[in-house]
Amino acid sequence: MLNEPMSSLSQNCSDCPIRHRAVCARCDGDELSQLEEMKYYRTFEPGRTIVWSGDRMDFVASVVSGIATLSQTMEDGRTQMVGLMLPSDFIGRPGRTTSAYNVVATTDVVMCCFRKKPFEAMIERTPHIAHRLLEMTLDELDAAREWMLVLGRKTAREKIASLLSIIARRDASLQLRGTQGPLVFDLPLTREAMADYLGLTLETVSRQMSALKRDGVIELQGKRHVTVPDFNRLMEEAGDDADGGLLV
Amino acid sequence: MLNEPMSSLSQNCSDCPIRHRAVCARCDGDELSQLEEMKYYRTFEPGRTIVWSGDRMDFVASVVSGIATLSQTMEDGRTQMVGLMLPSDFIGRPGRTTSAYNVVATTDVVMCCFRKKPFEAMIERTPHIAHRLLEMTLDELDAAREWMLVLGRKTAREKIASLLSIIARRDASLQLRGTQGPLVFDLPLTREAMADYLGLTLETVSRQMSALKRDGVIELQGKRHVTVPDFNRLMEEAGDDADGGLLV
DNA sequence: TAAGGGCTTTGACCCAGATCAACACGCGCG
DNA sequence: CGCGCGTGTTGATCTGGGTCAAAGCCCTTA
Repeated sequence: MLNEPMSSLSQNCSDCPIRHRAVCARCDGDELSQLEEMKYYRTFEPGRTIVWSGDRMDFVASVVSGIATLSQTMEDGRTQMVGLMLPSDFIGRPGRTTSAYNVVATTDVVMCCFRKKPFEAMIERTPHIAHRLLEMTLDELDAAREWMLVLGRKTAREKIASLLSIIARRDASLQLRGTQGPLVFDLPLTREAMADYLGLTLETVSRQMSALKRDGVIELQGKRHVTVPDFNRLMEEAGDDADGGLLV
Repeated sequence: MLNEPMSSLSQNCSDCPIRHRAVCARCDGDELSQLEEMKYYRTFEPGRTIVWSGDRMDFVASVVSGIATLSQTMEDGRTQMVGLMLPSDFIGRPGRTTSAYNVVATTDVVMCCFRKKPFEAMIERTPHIAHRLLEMTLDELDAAREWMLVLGRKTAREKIASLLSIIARRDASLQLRGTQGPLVFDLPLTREAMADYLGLTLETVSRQMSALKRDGVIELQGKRHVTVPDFNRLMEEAGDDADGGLLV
């Protein structure tokens, strides 16, 4: 089942759905065909670990579809999620041979992997790839720092609202809609994964989800399907002012 | 007092104490003299704000000496420190015109500022600067993610021990010593600044410092001067295994 | 020498969120 | 159909760290 070739994956880079946002955003036809030669696709099922922390990584990769998480674990099992990797996000660090994090698929995930050596060589001779990578890394750094505020200073309710607004905003942008009107999306994370992201226990996550539902901030159909009737209300609950975080 | 020219600052780049670790690490003589033309020095006293979040920034900069902090604040005043900027660290983001953070000097700070426009142009034509910047940004991203674990999952005692071990390790590396023998250093942060970094209150910081002292993990001469008799013990208290974090 | 102002410590009490425990809801499977 | 299991909810209780309050310790200034 794993690594099964898929017809939709045998496409070339120029048809790639994430091409304009990924590390290859500014590559021309010649550069894309160089990339074709070092790339291969891999697919993962929900729950499957893509890389273990400390493992040797002989590739770097872009998420094509689905969601993966980065997490760190202490010896006693406490774990903290440190990144949510969405389509077009880049995984792996040029110049480092082992992974510093566990990378886990939370949904079905398709990754476009590049063999590391040739990819690093290509970075050297193609400045705009290094530029794009810098740009993406700076965005991730900003996201990580914003998350530090969430982890260090927000209440449980604010943390939940922050996570929901991140996911809602992403879905809204994929649907090319504005922030007016109700947003509807499926949570790609279990309560436990949400807890690991937010530095909470899964019980607290569950309680706060119920509280937000009771207070009309969100509606739930089943466990995972969420409706946000008023996005600005959700942002207020998150402790951000209503337009915060949109300066991306 | 501010921006007073200092004799030690009129030196050229090749004498710069942070040159081999900074963004210009791989610049040759010609490139350095290009940088000379777009640079100027600024100095700040402890407590002075270097840039306010949201301010226009027409420069990027390297910390030459001293320590600055990056922090974010919520409307109600809760603040979270998101970065500790040490000598050679880079401040500012190419391609963005306003600062996303408050930057504050916690000690006397000397910064080497580069006018933004020419610096960005130089990045474009000098690939290895973009490379170095990418390398440094990736290091900061790793540090931010490690800090997410501290904020999300560690106890107050572990948080304090984590912060002390970071500062101790940095000082040890500046002193070019190993991890054996007692480490001695001065805390560059007030209890309040430590609290803002750790997502705690200053009272809790104070209590845990006292507890670590009572338990012999650290010794205190005055409020700020710290002796760590056994670095591995401190690392254990931080919840890291004894060699963790040294894979930099 | 005293007075004042940062910074820090310590104590008493409280509460948000953790912990422990029971149960509910689907859903695949024998 | 009933069983088991993964996932999620809810309740009862506990506790680490927050909050509020009072002093202590320097250091500067007069």
